[in-house]
Amino acid sequence: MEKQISKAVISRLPRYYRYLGELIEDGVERISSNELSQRMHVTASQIRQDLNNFGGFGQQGYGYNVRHLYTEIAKILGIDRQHSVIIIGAGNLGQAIANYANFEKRGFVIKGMFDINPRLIGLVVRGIEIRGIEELETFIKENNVQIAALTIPKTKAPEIAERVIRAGVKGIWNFAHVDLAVPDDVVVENVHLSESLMRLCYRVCSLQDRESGEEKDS
Amino acid sequence: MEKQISKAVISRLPRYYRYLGELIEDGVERISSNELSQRMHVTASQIRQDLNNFGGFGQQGYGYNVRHLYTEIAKILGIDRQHSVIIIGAGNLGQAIANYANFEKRGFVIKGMFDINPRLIGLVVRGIEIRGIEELETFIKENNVQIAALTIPKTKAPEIAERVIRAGVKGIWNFAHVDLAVPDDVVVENVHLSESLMRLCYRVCSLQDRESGEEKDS
DNA sequence: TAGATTGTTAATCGATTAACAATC
DNA sequence: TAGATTGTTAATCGATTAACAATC
Repeated sequence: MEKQISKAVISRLPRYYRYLGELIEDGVERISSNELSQRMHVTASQIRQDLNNFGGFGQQGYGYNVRHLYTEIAKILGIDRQHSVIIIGAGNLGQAIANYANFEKRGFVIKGMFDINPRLIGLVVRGIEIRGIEELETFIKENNVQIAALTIPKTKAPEIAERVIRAGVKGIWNFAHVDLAVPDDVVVENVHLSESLMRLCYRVCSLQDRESGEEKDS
Repeated sequence: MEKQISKAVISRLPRYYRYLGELIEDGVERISSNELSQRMHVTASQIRQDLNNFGGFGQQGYGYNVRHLYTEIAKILGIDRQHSVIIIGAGNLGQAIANYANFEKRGFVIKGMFDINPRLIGLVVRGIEIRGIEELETFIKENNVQIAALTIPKTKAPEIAERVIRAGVKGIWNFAHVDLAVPDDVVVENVHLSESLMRLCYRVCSLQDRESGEEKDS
């Protein structure tokens, strides 16, 4: 009966991981929550609270060993293991993901790409062949694929999601602008770019409104 | 002295907007917070609270007029106006964004693309010419560019961010895996894909751990 | 008018921050 | 040992949910 870790904590872990990776590159061996908090612009309290959800990685009077904390967070996130990934939709976005080398470093192995466009099928991107969508189920089973990135139009996404789930995929990285309904033993992580751009737009606009408002006031 | 709208509320608005757009397509004229809450899997209370941050868009006993609410949210988000956007980095990710037609529908006009790769310069993507990075400042000023998408490596991002900000850009859509430091009158919206994938990984892994744990228990 | 549903206040819940005893 | 810094409890803050009077 482990206590449930809050979503807010999880979403901060990759950022800690990134900063720790940079510290390792800089040759830093140990760091206190206070020093890290200043670099990351968060409170030291939050860092300690977050990390203590998973156990005591630090040492009183010393701080945290950077390299140790780095590997521990990797374990927590599950990126110490290998994960088989496929990309469905071999357009620009799919190819952008395929080309992103760092994913492999984090244990994500892109096993295959799929598309319905006959002109793309057979092409090889970064050593990965683009296959026809009809091979999907067989490929997932044969390669024990756990994660599928969906870089396809929203009209196609629900049907494809159902197919990959039935074939055994447990995680869907969804770039389509639609909310997918999935069973309890499957997770969806959405990347809704248009929503992200709208949020940016709101903040840009409210900033400008505020400034022009202040001018009027003075 | 307007009350500050919380970030959580803002981040939900684009999703409301998406659902309302779909309701319009389906020809739905009015909707109650209760009905919408069921479709969106949120509480009706939250919908009403969120919307009331911006004013009373509904009517007791009736609900909300879908089309009216849709246009009101567009106004709040600022997507009723036009915004000039440039994309810096014309690789797959930059091209994926340039090719995404829906952005234009929301008032985002992609004015230009930039890259340092001489083989890309001069190419035309979706009617947009790829220019050399040396034209950046002049182009931003001449076209009154407000938003810049950074689809470039993290090593280049801070320097480019500084340049676009100095030239007058007010919003940065940052796809580089680095945190940008910007002045108070500039906003950054981060899209850190690798962090998103790690979050997915965590959830896939913890799901599997839980299941194998349960097996042991029984 | 009666029924429906909002707008809004109050209650609850969860997340963040502060504080400090424990301990390296 | 003294100083530093964690791990953890308590206090605060903010966000979500529940409830209901107002009103269409």
